[in-house]
Amino acid sequence: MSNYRTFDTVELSESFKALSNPNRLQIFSRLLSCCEPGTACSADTVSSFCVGELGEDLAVAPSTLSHHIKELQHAGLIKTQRNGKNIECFIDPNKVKILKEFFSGSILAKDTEN
Amino acid sequence: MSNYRTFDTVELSESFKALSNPNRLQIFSRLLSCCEPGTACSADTVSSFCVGELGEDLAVAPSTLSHHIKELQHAGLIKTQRNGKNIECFIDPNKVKILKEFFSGSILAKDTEN
DNA sequence: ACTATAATTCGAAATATGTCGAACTATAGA
DNA sequence: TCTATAGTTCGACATATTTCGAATTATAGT
Repeated sequence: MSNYRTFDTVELSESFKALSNPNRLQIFSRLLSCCEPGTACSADTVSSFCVGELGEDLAVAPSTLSHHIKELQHAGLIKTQRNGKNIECFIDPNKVKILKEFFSGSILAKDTEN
Repeated sequence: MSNYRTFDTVELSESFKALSNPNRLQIFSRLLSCCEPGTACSADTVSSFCVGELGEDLAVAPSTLSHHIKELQHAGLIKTQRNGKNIECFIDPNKVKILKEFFSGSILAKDTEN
C-alpha cells in the first residue's frame, strides 16, 4: 500500500470532466498530438496552437471556444500564454503523466471524505 | 500519420464522462486496484467486487449506486455478471489499455464530423 | 486616433446530470 | 411458501453544463 502514489479523487475527476465534452477532447487531443509517436509529451517537445487554430475544425462560436479553453485550463490540463494578438495554448506534460499513471494502476485513490 | 491508431472522439469522451463524477471514479478506481502495481490489468489478473461492496465507502443511496454502475457499464469501462444474489463487477482491461494509450499520444482523434 | 483581428465576458435558454425515496424484481435459505 | 438480502426501475427535483449572440477588451498596424 505504501509504495503506491496517491491522487485526490475530486481533482482527478475534474480532469476527466474537462475531457468529457467531445469538443474539448478534440482541442486537447490536437495539443497532445504535438508529441512523438508512442511517447508522452516531455517539457521540451510540447508545441502550441493559438485559440483560433484550435477552433478551426470545431463548429462552435468563439465564445464557446473560449469557454472550453478556460475549462481545460482550470482542470490543469493546458497552459496559456499571450503572444501578440494570439493566446498560445499548450499541454501540461506533468498532468498528462499523472493521467497515464492512473490507468497504469500505479497510483491509488486517496479517500478525501470521512 | 498512417501508423497511428485512431479513436472515435465521441466514444472516448463518453469514457471520460463516466469518470468525471467523483463517486463513479472511486468505484472505477477500486476495481482498477486489483491489478499488479505498475502494470495495466490483464484479462487473467482482474478480480471483482459486487455492487454492494463498491458502495460501502460511498454515502449514496442504493438507487444512485446502481445508476452509477450502469453508467460505467454503458461507457464500456466495466462488465458485470450475476453470481447468486450478487452482481459482480470487473474492469474491462482492453478499455483501460485504450485510455492509457490515449495519454501516451500513441493514438489520434478520428474526426467524425464533416 | 482609427480599424481590424483575436479573444473574453456576460446573460439567457435548452438540455443533461446527480441524487433521492418508493415501489419493484431476483435469488437463497428456512 | 414466506422472508430477508441484493439490486433495479421509475418519477421527481435541484443543480450543472453547453451553447449562443451581443457587447467588451487587448493588441498590432495604418
